Amino acid sequence: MSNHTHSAFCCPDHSGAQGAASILAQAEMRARTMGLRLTPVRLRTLEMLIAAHGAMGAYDVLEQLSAEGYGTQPPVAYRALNWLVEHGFAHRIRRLNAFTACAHPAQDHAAAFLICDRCDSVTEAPAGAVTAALTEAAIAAGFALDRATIEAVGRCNTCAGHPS
Amino acid sequence: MSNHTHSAFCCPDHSGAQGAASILAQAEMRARTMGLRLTPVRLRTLEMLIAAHGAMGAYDVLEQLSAEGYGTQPPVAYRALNWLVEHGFAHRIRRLNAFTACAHPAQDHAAAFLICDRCDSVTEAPAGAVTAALTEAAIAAGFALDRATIEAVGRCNTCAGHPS
DNA sequence: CCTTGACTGTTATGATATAACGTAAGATAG
DNA sequence: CTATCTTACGTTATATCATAACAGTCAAGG
Ligand SMILES: [Zn+2]
Ligand SMILES: [Zn+2]
Ligand SMILES: [Zn+2]
Ligand SMILES: [Zn+2]
Repeated sequence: MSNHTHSAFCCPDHSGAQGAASILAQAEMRARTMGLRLTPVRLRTLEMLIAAHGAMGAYDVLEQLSAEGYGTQPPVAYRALNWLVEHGFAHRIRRLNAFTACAHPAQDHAAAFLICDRCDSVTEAPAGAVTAALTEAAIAAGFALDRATIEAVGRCNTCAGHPS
Repeated sequence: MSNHTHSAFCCPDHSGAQGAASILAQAEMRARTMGLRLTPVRLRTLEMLIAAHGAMGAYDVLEQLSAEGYGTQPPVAYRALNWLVEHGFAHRIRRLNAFTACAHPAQDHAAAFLICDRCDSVTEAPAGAVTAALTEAAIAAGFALDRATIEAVGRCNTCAGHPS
């Protein structure tokens, strides 16, 4: 999974050391202010996700963690990843069975994900309006919405116009 | 998966023999007019999904198919299910790793799914407005949207107000 | 007839995810 | 400072979900 390489331009969110550092800084700040324990495994996992561009499968994460001396078994990766997702540092991309760093860990936000079907890049887009519309639809159906998964598939800016 | 039983009121879409028969009729009509081959395995699979209320996992489907004398191996179920999804007779619910019959197979439509986190019921809701908002967000990000997965998690009408 | 393509079935394997349990490190209370 | 409680980490083992690859069937069309 996510064994592709794509242009940095695919991922405005994570582009450049500066973007990555900024995301990481926001995340660490948030962990501190909220009293969340961003332990070494969790931190390394988050760093990996940020560096990855696009999404990483749990077993990709595990492989790296294992190579760095952490645990070698799936629960190690899944625990770190699930914790990051639960606390808003990462998102799960269900279509790809993968995970991606949150691009805006400082703020609470509803996110939609734009998944390129050519290069597998994943972009986090603000989804306030989308969520509002979904809430409407839910209310109309007598459904009390708690949270939602919104994943779009199509062509990213970079891949648009290419064949296949 | 989907080894629960829930009230018929959970599923307005599929409720009663009449709703189910109607969905099936619409589907058969559509298959005929579009020249799609709704073969026995596919038909049985669709009937099962319609009867199931909520979503069925591929292996649930396989078990039933197998019991009815069809193939006994996973590809049998996955092929039927994927075909139904590709041709608009069913939808895949990624959050549940499961499949559900389309409630409106007669028309092309963008759908959102309302998944109850208490009873696992799945309701198909019209998602025109949601998709419009998502398209907006995609355009703003320079992304050419092809299709989307929209899944909401919360409490269905029937389960609302219950504890746990 | 005989090819062609769509469909069904099989075996085998790959990929994703969690249950259950023991140990260690941190926080809290006495 | 220690006993205790809790959280986190690591392991083994297993469950669950999904596909690759190939063989047999059958109907349509030359
Ligand atoms: Zn985010
Ligand atoms: Zn792309
Ligand atoms: Zn539908
Ligand atoms: Zn419910």
